[in-house]
Amino acid sequence: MKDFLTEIELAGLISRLKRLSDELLYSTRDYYKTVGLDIEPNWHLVFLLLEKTNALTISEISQELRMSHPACIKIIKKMKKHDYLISKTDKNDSRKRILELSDKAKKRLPSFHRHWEAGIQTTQELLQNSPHIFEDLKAFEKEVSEVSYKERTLKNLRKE
Amino acid sequence: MKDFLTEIELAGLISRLKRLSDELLYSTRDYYKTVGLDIEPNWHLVFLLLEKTNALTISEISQELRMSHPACIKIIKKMKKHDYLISKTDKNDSRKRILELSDKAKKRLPSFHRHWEAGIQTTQELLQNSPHIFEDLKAFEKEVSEVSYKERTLKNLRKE
DNA sequence: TATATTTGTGTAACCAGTTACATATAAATA
DNA sequence: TATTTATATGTAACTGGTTACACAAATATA
Repeated sequence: MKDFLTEIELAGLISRLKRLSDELLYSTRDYYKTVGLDIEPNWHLVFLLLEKTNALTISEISQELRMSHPACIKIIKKMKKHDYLISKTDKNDSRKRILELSDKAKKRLPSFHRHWEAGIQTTQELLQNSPHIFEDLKAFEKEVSEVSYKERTLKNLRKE
Repeated sequence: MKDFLTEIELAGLISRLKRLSDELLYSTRDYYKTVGLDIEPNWHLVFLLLEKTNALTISEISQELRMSHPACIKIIKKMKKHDYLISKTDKNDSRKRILELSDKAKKRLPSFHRHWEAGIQTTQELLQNSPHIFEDLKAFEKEVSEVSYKERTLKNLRKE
């Protein structure tokens, strides 16, 4: 099957990464809708994080997930609106909002986990013929974190 | 360096893919801004496609890039606003908009190509320790295209 | 103690994609 | 030929991320 992004090789790789990750995101959302879960894909990690650590501030979540704090605020706002999170103000530092799982969240998490387990199996299936993806992705992430795409490209431009 | 998404292994892989592709996207935008190019990352593929084929309709672009047509319409609208594209209505089929590169685009493309070449070198650098990424990504894409994430996960849920 | 700096949260405006719906034209069919 | 179906484009409303800016509270420093 012809695919322009694959044809152009190196020039298309980053776009293919985006296309694939988008497709997986929308398919996950579709899945939740079909099985009747009123949660969104990007809530998953916040649930897992709070299950592990009980209480976190917005900044802490932002750091753990390596995501900007406005992105976290948006996610958390929705999760609160759906009564999955409770937020208190820290007694010692009134700037901080301490976030915890609500009773509703705790009650529903076992069900969510069954769906997430099925999703993990799916990921495993999808990667059956991609045996090096974990190492290769890790090396890729490492390179990007050491010197950004922008900095590298500025340097490469000057070399020409 | 600790990373929650890496720690949770299979459960975090898809999110890592998104995080990486987002980071590359924003860094590319930052690059364009820094070097003073008034183009956006997702215009790249449309430029390449039209350089190759001269004239295409919106549906054709949508099919070539495997992207929804509303997404293409948005990109093309902006490119037209910046005078990089000209659109005519097809004489034999008044529904179709035929898109071509403008003179401004043709004049600037050599410059754009120097930046894109530098970007390709960057991609190569970033992948220096990810020797299997092309095959593994291709296999991943193939699996997803054959049976979607959603379908697979529904099946896996029933199995449990 | 008064001032300057850092930190935590929040908002606004933007880019980037999707699905769902609408509409006009072309093509197929009764 | 009249009607149905398919195709091409367009819009609206949504999710999901970013950077840039604002402001209050905490901390460091003069």
